[in-house]
Amino acid sequence: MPELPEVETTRRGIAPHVCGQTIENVILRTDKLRFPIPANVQRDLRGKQFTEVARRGKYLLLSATNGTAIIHLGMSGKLRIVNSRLTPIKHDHVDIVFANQQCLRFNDPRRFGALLWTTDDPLQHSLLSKLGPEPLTREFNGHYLFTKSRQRKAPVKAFIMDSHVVVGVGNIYATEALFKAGIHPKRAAGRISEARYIKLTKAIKVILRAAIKQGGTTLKDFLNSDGKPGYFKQRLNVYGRAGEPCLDCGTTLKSLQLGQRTSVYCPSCQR
DNA sequence: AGTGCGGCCTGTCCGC
DNA sequence: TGCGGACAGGCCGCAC
Repeated sequence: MPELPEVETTRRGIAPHVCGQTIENVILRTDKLRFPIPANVQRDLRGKQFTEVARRGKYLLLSATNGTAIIHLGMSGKLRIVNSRLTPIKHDHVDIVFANQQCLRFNDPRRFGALLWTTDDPLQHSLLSKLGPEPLTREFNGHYLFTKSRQRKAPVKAFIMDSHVVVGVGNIYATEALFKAGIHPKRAAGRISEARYIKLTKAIKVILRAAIKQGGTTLKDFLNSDGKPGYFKQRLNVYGRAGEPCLDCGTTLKSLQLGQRTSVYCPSCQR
């Protein structure tokens, strides 16, 4: 489940291998991802080079001279650098083949991912233009969340998972950050003090940074073909631990449903 | 405008 | 052992 740290790890992993390589071909084995893959990606990318791999939220932006490929990994998407002659396995939907015979291979079993193509400024694309700030910038701070949340009745967990509020905070990190900040996931966003939002934004940053650092240790895996991600093994305090004791106080962790999301929390530490 | 939910998918796990 | 069903999850798009 790629969250922001995995997307950032992917970005760092693929960038050196795709930038400056001439694109020989684009192979689409299916176009049925979250959105249909536009057919003109093939024609437009052939013969071009990517100059940069950037990230906005969980979107990867692969810029060529004539446009930008926008990739989202969805739930189960993976990008790997493999030799283009390596036989594709199940759910290898797209290859971007380079002249040096390496290729960027997109595998996505659940097909919640996306590959789009725009010739305009990608940040103006309708999927990206209304996104909230990046969580690891100074712009994202307690004051921002406090101001933004006034009058909001939605649970704070839904609020911080809303990409129009802040990008890149998925279920795992929202769950962990709320635990670290001692805030109950169901508390109305508009009824949380600025002091607590300061604590929460700090928790989000600490957790995301730690996860990115962990991802960074296994970038070499991007050249392997065995599909083992290997990163992202940091200790989770609450996520997936419902029914087990809180590591801080020993109280049995509970879980509740918010929207379609499972939230695990400590009923004693989180208020 | 804010809120909440349906739907897209398939692999994994559980119970019968 | 085989099978059905529940579940997981990001996020768009719609309805209220």
